[in-house]
Amino acid sequence: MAAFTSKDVARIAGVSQSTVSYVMTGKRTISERTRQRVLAAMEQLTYEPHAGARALAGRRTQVVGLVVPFDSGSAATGLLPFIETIASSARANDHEVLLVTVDEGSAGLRRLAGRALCDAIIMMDIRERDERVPVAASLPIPVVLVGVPDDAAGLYCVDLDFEAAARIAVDELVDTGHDEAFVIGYPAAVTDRRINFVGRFLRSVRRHAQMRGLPLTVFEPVEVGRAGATDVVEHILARRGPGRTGVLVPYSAGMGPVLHALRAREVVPGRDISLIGLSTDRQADESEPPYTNVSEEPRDVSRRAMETLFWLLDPRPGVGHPPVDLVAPRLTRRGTVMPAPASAGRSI
Amino acid sequence: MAAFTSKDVARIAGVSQSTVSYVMTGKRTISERTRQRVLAAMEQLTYEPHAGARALAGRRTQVVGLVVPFDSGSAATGLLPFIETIASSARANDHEVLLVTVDEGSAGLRRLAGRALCDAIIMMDIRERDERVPVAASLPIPVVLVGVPDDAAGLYCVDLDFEAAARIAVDELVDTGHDEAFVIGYPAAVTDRRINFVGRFLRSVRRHAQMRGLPLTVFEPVEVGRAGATDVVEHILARRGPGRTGVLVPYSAGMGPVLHALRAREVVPGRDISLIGLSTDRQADESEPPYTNVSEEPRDVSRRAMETLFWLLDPRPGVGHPPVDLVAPRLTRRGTVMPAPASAGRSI
DNA sequence: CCCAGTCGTTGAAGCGTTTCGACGATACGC
DNA sequence: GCGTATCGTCGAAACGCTTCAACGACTGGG
Repeated sequence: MAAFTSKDVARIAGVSQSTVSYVMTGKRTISERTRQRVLAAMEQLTYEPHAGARALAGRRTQVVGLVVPFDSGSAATGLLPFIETIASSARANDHEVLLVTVDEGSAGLRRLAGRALCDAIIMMDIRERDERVPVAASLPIPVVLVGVPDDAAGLYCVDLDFEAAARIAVDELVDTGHDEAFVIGYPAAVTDRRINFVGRFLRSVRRHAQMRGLPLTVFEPVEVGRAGATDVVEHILARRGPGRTGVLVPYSAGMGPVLHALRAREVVPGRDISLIGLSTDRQADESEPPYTNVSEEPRDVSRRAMETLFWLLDPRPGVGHPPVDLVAPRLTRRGTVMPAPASAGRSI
Repeated sequence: MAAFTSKDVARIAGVSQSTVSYVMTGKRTISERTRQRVLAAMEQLTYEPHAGARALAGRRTQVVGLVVPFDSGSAATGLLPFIETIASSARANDHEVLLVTVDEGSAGLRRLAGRALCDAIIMMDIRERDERVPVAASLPIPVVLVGVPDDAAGLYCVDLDFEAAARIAVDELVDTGHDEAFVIGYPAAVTDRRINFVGRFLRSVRRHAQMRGLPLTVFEPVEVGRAGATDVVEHILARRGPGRTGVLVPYSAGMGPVLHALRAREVVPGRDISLIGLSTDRQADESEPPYTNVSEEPRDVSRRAMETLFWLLDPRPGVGHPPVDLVAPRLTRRGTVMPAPASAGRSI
């Protein structure tokens, strides 16, 4: 257990240290015979190369930096699938994951790059105008954004296609013959920070509702939790017209309180009112009752982000990557949207 | 941005490289005048020391390895507070956090230590008999366990005091005059893996209920989710006696479905039946309705684990640490336990 | 049969820190 | 005024790896 070096391996295998190195990296051809001898020696000593020495000599750390938001109670719930997918993708590519929190801001980025702690960075929780983005763009290592800022400064971005999500939700309501829709806006904690997707979703939902002739009201900001949800639900019930009303809840944390407020007033989703959430399928499915949702796809988004990242680290000629890579959401019906009245078919 | 070295700093400050190093580490006295010159030079170049070189020469990586469970859908929800607290504690002590997933098993541990990727390890998701524990104990770097295995092999452990949690819950039921209690056991996914705290909680709850003369039934394993919760709630309602019945739900994911199943049967917690959960205060508070809980304390547990870890890295003579450090849970009443009948005072 | 080209391997020079031993200078006790 | 500490600084030797230039041993073309 006394920490062997590649020199020890070399001695045991009866080769030079450089040969050991070439066996490990595969950067030069080595005869099969020698290779096996070296591998056997490594096995015998349970040799592990010293990461620091490697980083120093080879200018590769085999580490990816991951910048995650913690403070924001809002997005926090959905964070784990991202982290998990990124971690496993990193391991699959023989890389480690170094965790940095968003609240370190640009300083964290500079540290990661300056100290040569990692070869590339995945950054989450992007704001519309994010001071970190220009800093990230100026770093000597690749940075991939999970989110789309107003100005990406040439960086690659991956995210859910929130504009498509908005369209899909509006289409579903229009196609099932709804007369008006309400959107439960994001909590102040989120809108204040101008998280990038908020604007994308809300703008798109407004534009598309107008295009399809669906009267739309957006409540914003709305505090999650009992009181806020109750307030907004009461408002909606009071102000809605006599026709068919749809409600969009564009973040998972909001759905529970809304469902509860409706239940307390004996308004049944799917019968008296329609409800579409924006959340992972799992959350929609495990809710009581399950709700019709447009899917967030944290795993797909992270997977693609990592693909882009590894491609940047080792660009292969054939494949190219789009600078902004958007993952398409899907609608899954779980019965909280009132079906189209028998008389009217699908519109248009 | 062209990556400066300590040699550059030395040149600009007009001192030797070793002096720069001593300024950074403080391992030797340096005159204030020189110190300032060096700091100014570092500032001017926005110098950052190369982590790999540092690790190589100094045998300190300034990184802590964090082994977290992801696969287990069960514990996963409560994971973020742990990670968050550990990350911020690491930063406060000028360390980075390297993420490794539990499913890498012992291999992950060996890699962390063998490659000198970190100076110490925090390991979560400990099983009663955990193959990783002896491996961890044999590593040349300190390992702190979050959880208490049957045999800790001399390693330091930090965790919630689940035995106390069980006692507190039982006491509350007995003191409010309950005649019997049911425990919703853990899902098979958890019990199968023999997560360390399951046994500790269940054994303690049985022992203490017996000691205080409270008839107790444990359902186990119980699948979380609608069907499982509905089944078990029906069983309880069918089998309970005519007296006052209490139900213990020892993990947060189970509470939602149980509450729903009760609501569907118009059984009101705190009036018709009593309910105590084991969860963070936040979860108990944000539930609908909020429920009386015995608190899990992920932040306290992580904080203490990190204190122990840094103490192991840099033992100071005065302070000592207990090998098994248990955080005391607290009971918070939120109205889901029926109050003691007016006639009977607190028992005993 | 000779020369150019490959293939497999080596020795040595870094990579950017830390740290050890040494050394001049200043302070102190007597 | 002399030896002895203490203080502040320096030069050089690690630390364990990668990589470059070089070299002998083959191979094949002419």
